[in-house]
Amino acid sequence: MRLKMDEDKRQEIKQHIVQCGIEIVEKEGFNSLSIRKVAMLSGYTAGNIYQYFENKDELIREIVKFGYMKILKSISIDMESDESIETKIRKIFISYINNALSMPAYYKAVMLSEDPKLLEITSVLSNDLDPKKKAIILLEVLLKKGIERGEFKDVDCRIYSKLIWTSIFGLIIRIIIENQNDKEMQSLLIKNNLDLLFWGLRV
Amino acid sequence: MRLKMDEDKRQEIKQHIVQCGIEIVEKEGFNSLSIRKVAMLSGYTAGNIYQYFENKDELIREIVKFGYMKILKSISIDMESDESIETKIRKIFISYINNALSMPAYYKAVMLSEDPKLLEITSVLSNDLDPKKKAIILLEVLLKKGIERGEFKDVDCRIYSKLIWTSIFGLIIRIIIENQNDKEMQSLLIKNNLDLLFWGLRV
Amino acid sequence: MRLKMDEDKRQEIKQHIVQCGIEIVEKEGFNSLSIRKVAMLSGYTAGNIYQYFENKDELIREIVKFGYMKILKSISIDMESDESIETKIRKIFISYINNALSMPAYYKAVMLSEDPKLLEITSVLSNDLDPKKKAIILLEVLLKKGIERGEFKDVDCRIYSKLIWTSIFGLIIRIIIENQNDKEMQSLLIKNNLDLLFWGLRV
Amino acid sequence: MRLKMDEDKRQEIKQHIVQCGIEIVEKEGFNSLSIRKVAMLSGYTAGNIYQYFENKDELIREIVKFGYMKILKSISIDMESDESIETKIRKIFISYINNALSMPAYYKAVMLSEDPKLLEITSVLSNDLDPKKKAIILLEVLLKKGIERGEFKDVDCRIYSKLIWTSIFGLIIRIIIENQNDKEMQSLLIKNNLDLLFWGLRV
DNA sequence: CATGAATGAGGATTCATTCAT
DNA sequence: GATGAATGAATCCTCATTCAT
Repeated sequence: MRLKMDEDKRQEIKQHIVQCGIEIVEKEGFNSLSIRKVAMLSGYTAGNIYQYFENKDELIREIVKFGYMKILKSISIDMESDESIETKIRKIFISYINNALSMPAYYKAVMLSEDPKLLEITSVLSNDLDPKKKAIILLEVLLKKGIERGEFKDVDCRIYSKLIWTSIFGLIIRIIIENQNDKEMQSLLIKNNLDLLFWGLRV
Repeated sequence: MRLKMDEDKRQEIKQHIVQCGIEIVEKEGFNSLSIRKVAMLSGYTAGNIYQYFENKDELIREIVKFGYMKILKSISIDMESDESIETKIRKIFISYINNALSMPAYYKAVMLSEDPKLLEITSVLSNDLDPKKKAIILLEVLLKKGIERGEFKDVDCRIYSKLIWTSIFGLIIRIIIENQNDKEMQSLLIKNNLDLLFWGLRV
Repeated sequence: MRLKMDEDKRQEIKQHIVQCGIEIVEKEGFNSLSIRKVAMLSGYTAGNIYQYFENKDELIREIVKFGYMKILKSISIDMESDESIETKIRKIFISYINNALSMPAYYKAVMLSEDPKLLEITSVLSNDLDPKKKAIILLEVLLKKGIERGEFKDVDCRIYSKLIWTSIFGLIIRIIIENQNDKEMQSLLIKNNLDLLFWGLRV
Repeated sequence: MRLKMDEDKRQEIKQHIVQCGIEIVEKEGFNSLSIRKVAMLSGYTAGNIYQYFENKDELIREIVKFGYMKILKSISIDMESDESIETKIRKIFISYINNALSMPAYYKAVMLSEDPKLLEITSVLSNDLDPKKKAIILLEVLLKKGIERGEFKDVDCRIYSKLIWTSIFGLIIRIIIENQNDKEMQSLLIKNNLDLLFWGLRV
């Protein structure tokens, strides 16, 4: 029982440290994240961080993983509602995009990381159906359902879902990098991008 | 003549240093590029690099600019040929994508850099028509011509050109990051992405 | 208690480092003081110095402050004794001068530094009565008292105290710079300088 | 004849370089003077400076010497005029002080240098009557004349001239270091300092 | 579990100086 | 005479990591 408590506490502290890492990434960018800074902000000592993370790489990985989960949380959809599939997908992406743009430096860091461990989760193009990649899988499923229902043309769902994804991804990243903060322009771009993607899909 | 020779020599050395910088970027990533490493690899002293570049920023800028120019070189098109506009655009993008994928770490570095000087060249979303951004401008012009010719629907060229661009950009970046080296898969994705973009555009 | 010990230890080390700094200043002059040298001499790593001092400026400031305090310690006077004010002032300056000349490189460094933080303490000419400048204030007060008592002429104390100070300061600095080590000559100069200052002051 | 020309040219260039050194000292302070900067400003190469000066030390020495001469140039007096000696001395010092304050960083550098070569010229306290120290000698002579004429009390001229000098020196240095730029205050201090010095001297 | 001292390597940059051309 | 490339050491400072306490 005692041990359990300690383990809980431990996890709590780890999460706190990770949160501080996120804060730094958002404020100063991913490159200037250092163990010392995370330690300082979290109220611990640099040395003590090593009690919780093996090294900087692991800390970074956890920070990034945690952020990804935060973004993905937005993707949940009421499959039972009687909206069209297109509407469902649009809703998913709009909330996904908003989430991403609410933590831009972070989203960039997560989605552009080449850390293999992270890629297991974030990759879109690979064909193995790792259930961790629930986002891309969900999209594929929705496309299939849309085709079955006669809402969409009969496209290759696996390919098409990837391309929808990469297209949206490209737009988000450029908005972040070019620091395009004009909200109206953002909305316009997003709306038109979704239109463009569904244009050729509708029967 | 003598002076000319010397200046040539100087440029040669600068290029050599830049090349070494490129090598490091390709091997270890952009972040771990340091003056010391470039110096070591190029066979010079760290201090001596400053004979050729004012500071690290300038060196980086030159490294990155060099890559960008290499990529852009691919974008030239025979406006007089009697191909359809769609074919012209497809050709441009296919050669652009191939070029980008032939120097992946580079393309990543260039297109994901937030250096303001670089963004002047690489930005896509901003609305000022800087002639340096010849790529995006060319695309817009082609779209307009396609509409005039009755080949495309009457879309907002400014928006549409940006979205075509970001979509392709998103695909390229994900291919690079996920290290998707299956050439067949690459071709399939690229072809389908272009199809998708033109699907809704055709009258 | 444990903590107290640690804090003591820390202070001890800081002082040790400062002492090494002093040694270097005395030997090689203030300008060639570097973190590396201080580290070397004190037996620590350059990086470790930053455990104790935020940066070079802070280290310098502490080195200099330490010396200044040493010099100022000499300035205390028995206001209640029934000596004349002139005698009191003479005694103060004689002990001040002796102190300064016992740590010449130091005195030079302190009194010639243009560091704003230091000037807050060492400045003589400014008119704000910062209590940190206890030396110049004390002199002013003594002059006033001398005038009240009818011992001195009715001069502008604020101006006169500054001039007495700068005059003595000038002598000390020149003795140090010209390395005038003839003790007899020193005494003669000091005595005559004080005479000169009081000559016109007496009623 | 040819050689003579070249030597003249050489001296001209040396002086030009020295002038540039002075400019830097005045602008950025003595500590940040570097061969490179002097070279840059003078339009030559760093390496080429060594054609004219053996090393940095020699360059510095010449820079400082030159400045001292500039300051001393101000000290010339019409011995034949029928002003009082006191007036003559006051005039000398006022022009000396003004000169010094017109090139403060420089005056500081010159008068605080401990370079033995320089001290041969700038020292005030030593008793050997080097004719190079024309300033202090002139003051001594004037004092003597004042005593002979019955204008001054019979003081020890050698000592008294030194003390007048160091007193003025102290005031100038503190005005420079404390950056006391209030011209009115400066005048007040200078006037009072001279008053103070002559107060006890008059019969 | 937590601290903070300590290390050693590495970061960019500047400098005096030398030397072949 | 003059150039500019080259060196090598020095500058301050930051960092990841280790370890005794």
